[in-house]
Order: sequence, then structure tokens, then C-alpha cells
Amino acid sequence: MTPVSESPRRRIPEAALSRLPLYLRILGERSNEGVVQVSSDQLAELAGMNAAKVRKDLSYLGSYGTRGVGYDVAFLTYQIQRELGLNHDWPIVIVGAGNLGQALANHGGFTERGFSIAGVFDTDESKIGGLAGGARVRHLDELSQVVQAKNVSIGVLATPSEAAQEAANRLVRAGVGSILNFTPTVLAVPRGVSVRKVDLAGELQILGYYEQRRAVNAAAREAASAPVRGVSA
Amino acid sequence: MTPVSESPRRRIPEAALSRLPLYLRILGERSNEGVVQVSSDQLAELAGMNAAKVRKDLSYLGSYGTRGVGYDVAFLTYQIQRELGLNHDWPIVIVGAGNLGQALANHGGFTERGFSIAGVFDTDESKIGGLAGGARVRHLDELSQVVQAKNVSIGVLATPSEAAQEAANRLVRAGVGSILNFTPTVLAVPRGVSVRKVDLAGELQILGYYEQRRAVNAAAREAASAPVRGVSA
DNA sequence: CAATGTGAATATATTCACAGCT
DNA sequence: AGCTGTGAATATATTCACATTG
Repeated sequence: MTPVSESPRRRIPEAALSRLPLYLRILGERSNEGVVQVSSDQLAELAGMNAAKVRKDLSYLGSYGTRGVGYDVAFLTYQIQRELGLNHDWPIVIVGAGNLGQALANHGGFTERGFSIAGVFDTDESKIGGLAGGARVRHLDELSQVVQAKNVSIGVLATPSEAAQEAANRLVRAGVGSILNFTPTVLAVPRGVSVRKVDLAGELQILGYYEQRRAVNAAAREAASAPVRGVSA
Repeated sequence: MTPVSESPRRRIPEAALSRLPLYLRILGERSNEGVVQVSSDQLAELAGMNAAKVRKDLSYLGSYGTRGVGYDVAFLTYQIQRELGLNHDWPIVIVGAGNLGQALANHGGFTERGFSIAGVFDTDESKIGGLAGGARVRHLDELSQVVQAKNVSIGVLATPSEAAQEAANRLVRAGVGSILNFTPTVLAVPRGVSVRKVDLAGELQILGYYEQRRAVNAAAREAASAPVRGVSA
């Protein structure tokens, strides 16, 4: 079996890759609304970006559009899903059953978009046995067993930062190949393991920068319209 | 007052800006460990990146290092904080008191890193009055009042996607200038309003891509070591 | 001497602009 | 006629490599 067809295909540039989930989501919405064809202009509009970028991004998947017409929503959806491996339905484990871990477990978004939660783990006895995402929270010692039994390859890390590295070690030892890290810790992982980091507070801090600029600009504009003191033109 | 000194300074490139929170965090940890000086090599090591990149990033803030020595941890910390406006302690509002909204409200990370939660809002009567982040959940109709009273300029959006655009509109109308969007919806906002988006499920989908590649590569390696069928070298 | 700060070189990403299909 | 797919142009980001300086 497994004939020649499943082309391994060249790597998709990071920037383009990071936008595929967005396109996928927009296509899903359009599909729900009964739309069957979509142009790069429309996609760009809906994604809040440039049409050329959309076309180039999609071109990395192959030539799946029709000139003069646009893209078939269902077909393009399928191709993006295939590229992202969303035909496999990856089971994930969540490590850390605090506020964030529980929220992620209960969050519809993951299961809705095709990820099943194979287990939620913690080391805190007070959390173990509690419910999270419809499953009981297990002790971290059971991680390896679950990962192997359910063939889990993706782990979500939502522990306090002090526990992050150790938890990551356990994930890797258990056999997980990719980690989504919600802790602000920079993880050391063996070569070959992929990590993506989401720094929630960091995102806010960046907004702080923009707000500060806005404030400074506003002040500057005000100063400009008021009589200048001290500095001459 | 407000003399010439507060240099508005040139814009920091996006890529560099996005790494400042990371440096800040690493500096904080080092400081806690009593470290007083740090070199770009060390920072790079801790951040998992190239030292030249660290130096260039920091150079956008000004020349705050000492040749032959490195950076003073406390001073550099201060400069980054200043650049990110973290001397102002921005109050934020959270819209959406579902699993995620509550988790964010309760999440230590925000307050720990200097953001105070001015209010949590929802439209669901069953959630209103409940506790989130130490405060009672209020009805979204009170948003504007709170934003104005507490001078809030940053909003966190954690509603279901159907409610996201309307909630964003309300945030903007209330006077918020920056939005951290945890919904997968692409928000339409007036020019001048900043939005950063965190697509939780999207992040997982991207990991799916890497896992799929890993699987394909593993299969290819295996095939290579086994007798080839059909294709000749 | 050791480590910064930065031009110059390279690599990635975005955008333009248009030839090529349907 | 309209929209894709893509080279070529531009813009951004990363990395190199070294002169500069405490």
C-alpha cells in the first residue's frame, strides 16, 4: 500500500504556514454560508491582508485555483487540511490543570477544530481526579503511559513556569514530538522536537508599546497645535 | 514641564519588538538569581537564539551596553520596561467570561507582569455576578462606563467567535485603543486601533504540520533503508 | 581583551505587475 | 474579461564580521 501519490512536497515558508489556519477558518465560515467559490481578493478582504500574499501562500500548496474564477471552497479547504495533517485528528495531552490548563481543556476551539484531548495532567493532588475537558485530571506520572497508549504526539504546556522545563522533559521522554508552550519559559528540548510558544503576558506588553506610542503621538500633536515654548522652528 | 528629554524615538521593528517581552522576562529571572551583568551571548543562550540578533534588538532601544562587559541587568530591564510603557501599569478589561476569559482573569501572569484587571464583562446573565480574577463579572453594557472611569486603553477579547466583532465594536466605542483577540475572528476595527491575535487552535494546527512532516520523513527514511520497489536510482 | 554596536551580506517575506489560462 | 500563479522588485529580518571602546 501507500503508493507514490502522497507527495512529501517542499517545505512551506514559516510565514505562509502561520496563515494557513486563518484561511482554513475563513473557508469554513464561507462554506457554512453556502459559498462555493472564493477569489483571492475576497479571501484577502476577509483575512485583512493583501490578495497577492494570499495567492502566494496558497501557491505553496500547489495550483488549486482556477484562473478567471477563483478557488473552490471545499477543495481548497481539503488541501489546506491535508497540508496541516488535519485528516489525522491528532490526540493531544495538556500538562497543567490550573486555570489556563482547565480553560484550554474546556475550550471548545480545540475539539471543534479536530483535536481530541487524550488526557490532562498535573502533579497537584488537589487537582487530580477533578474534571477538565470532560476527562479526569491524572497524575503526571501517568503521562507516559497515556501518550504511548493513545499515540499522542502533541503536548500543550500550561504549568507554572517553575514546572515548565521538567514537564517538557517528561513530554519529550514520553514521546511527544511537538509542544505548544503557554508558559513564559524558554524550553530546552532535544533537536527534532518542535516548540511553539504563546506568551500571553508578552502579547499584552507589546500592546503597551503601541498604547504608549499613541499617547506620545497624541501629546505631540497637541503640543504642535499649541504655542511652542522654548524651541524655534 | 515635560522637557525635551522623553525622546519619542524611532519605531522599533515588529520582529524586534515581539522579542522584548522575552528579554524582559529573562532579565527578571537573572535578577532574581542575583545576577547583575549579562552579555548578549548569555541572553542569546537563555532565549534560544543568536547573539547578534539580541544585540541588534537591544540596539533599537539605544546604546545601553558596555563594551567588553555586557549589559547591566537592572538598567537594561528598566529601559525595556520604559520602551514597552511598563512604567504606566495599564489597566485592562476582559470581555467574555467563559472558560478562557475566566482563566485569563485568574491567570497570575497578567497581574504579575504589571497589568491590573479593571473589569470582566459578559452578556450571559448566568455568568454576571460570578467571580473572575477577584472581581465580579459585569454586564457588557457597563463596559463603557468602566473603561472611561478607569481610563482603560487595552481590551482582551475572549468571547465566542460569533460575539467577537460586536464586542470589539463596543471596546472601540468605549475608547479602548488596543485589543488582544483570542477569538479566531478577524476583527474589523477603525484605523488607529491596534489588534493582536492569538489563535489557540491555529497554533495547534501548525504543530500538526510539523508532526505530519516528521511522520513522512520517518517513513521515507524507513523506505530508504528497505529495498526500493518500482523506482530505480 | 572581551563584548558591544553596526555596516554589509544574506535570507525571508511581502508586494507589484503581468503573462497565461479558463 | 477576470482571476490565478509567479517572476522580479522591494521591504524586513537575520546573520556575519569587525572596528570600536571601556
